[in-house]
Amino acid sequence: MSLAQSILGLLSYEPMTGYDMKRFMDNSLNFFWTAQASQIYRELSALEKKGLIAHQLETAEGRMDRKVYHITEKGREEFARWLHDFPETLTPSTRDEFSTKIFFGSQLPLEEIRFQISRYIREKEAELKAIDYVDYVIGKYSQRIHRPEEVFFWNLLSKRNRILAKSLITWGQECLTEIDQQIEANHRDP
Amino acid sequence: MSLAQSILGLLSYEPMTGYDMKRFMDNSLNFFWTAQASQIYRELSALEKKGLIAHQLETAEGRMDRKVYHITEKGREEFARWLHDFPETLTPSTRDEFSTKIFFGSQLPLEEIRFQISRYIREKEAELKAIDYVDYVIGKYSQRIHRPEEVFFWNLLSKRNRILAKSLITWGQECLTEIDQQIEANHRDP
DNA sequence: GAATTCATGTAACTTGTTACATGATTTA
DNA sequence: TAAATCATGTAACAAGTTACATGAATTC
Repeated sequence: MSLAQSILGLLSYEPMTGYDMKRFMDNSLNFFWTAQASQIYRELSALEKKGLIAHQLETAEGRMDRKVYHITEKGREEFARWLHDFPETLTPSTRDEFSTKIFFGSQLPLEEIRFQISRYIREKEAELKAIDYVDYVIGKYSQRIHRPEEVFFWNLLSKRNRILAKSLITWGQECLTEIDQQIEANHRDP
Repeated sequence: MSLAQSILGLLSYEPMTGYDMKRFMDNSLNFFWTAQASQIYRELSALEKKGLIAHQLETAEGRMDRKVYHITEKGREEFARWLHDFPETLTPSTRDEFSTKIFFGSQLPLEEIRFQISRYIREKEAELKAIDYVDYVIGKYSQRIHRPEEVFFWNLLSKRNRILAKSLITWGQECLTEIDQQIEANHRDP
């Protein structure tokens, strides 16, 4: 129960459509919250039923109808309540298929693992570039349309994503070194 | 669909009960895969129905009956298939309530966020100690009962957890510094 | 003319969480 | 004697994924 809260949070900035939310999440919130479009629409219906949000139909010539959602007073209260209530354990539970496979790596050829870890490094490098781009967009445009307090926290999270990606690249490189040593050792002593 | 695979993986080491699996996951796999006991038992039934695992009832005087599960040939094949098939995107989707709350931090008092981030740092420090302990256990006992190839990969993941925890501590401390500057600035210029 | 973006959603299914229940043995 | 550990599960619910459907407008 937290996609609901993310939606309320986005609507606390400004009214938007489900589609807008999906895009917003995909290139910012995305780093720590993901949702399928279908899930968003379902949640929007649920939130509207509870009276936490409402929508206005926007019809324009030569365009599809858009349901522009906005947050209600009740919604703001609910969001504030949730926001103030931090969980006891701040580390979320993880489900990481990649790491699980590495965990059972002894049942795979070392070369295969080497290959997957180098893929992992490349993925993290791409992530760094994506973070650069988000920062660029925030710095260039959002400063004008968003309040500096918001930008302050977005930057903190941006730093977090950056440090995590960098650390994982370093880790991956260390893994490659160790794996290469292992492969060499296997060659000498089969 | 991956708790099923983690269970098969654990059973590829040795036969065990659902209870054993829960404990094993809680202090190793736990860092990248979590499961409730109830979920494990449900999955065990499902896997048995599919013929991927089977169990033997172990009755002992003065103890409860244990269902000792073991993997079948079919189960081994299924596990190997899954293990070789890495996902295209290696980064799992995240659901991080803490980060989401920081994202909307502009709607909270800075002092509250400061407090939560220091809690976060303490949590990560505790995590580091937990990793130390796992390493100690692996180094002291598991070398004898587990094959060195397995220990090799467990150590790689241990390094990963360690570097992540350390990075997040560093990040948290940087946040505190910036927040303190912000608080001070607000004092000067209210 | 084909692919992509905008925009909405339903249905079926799979996973994950929470609460509850039971009962023996072992340790503090 | 109370709490913790061992050991198993069921039921109800909440959340997430996948596949499918529709259709207009825009860009290549």
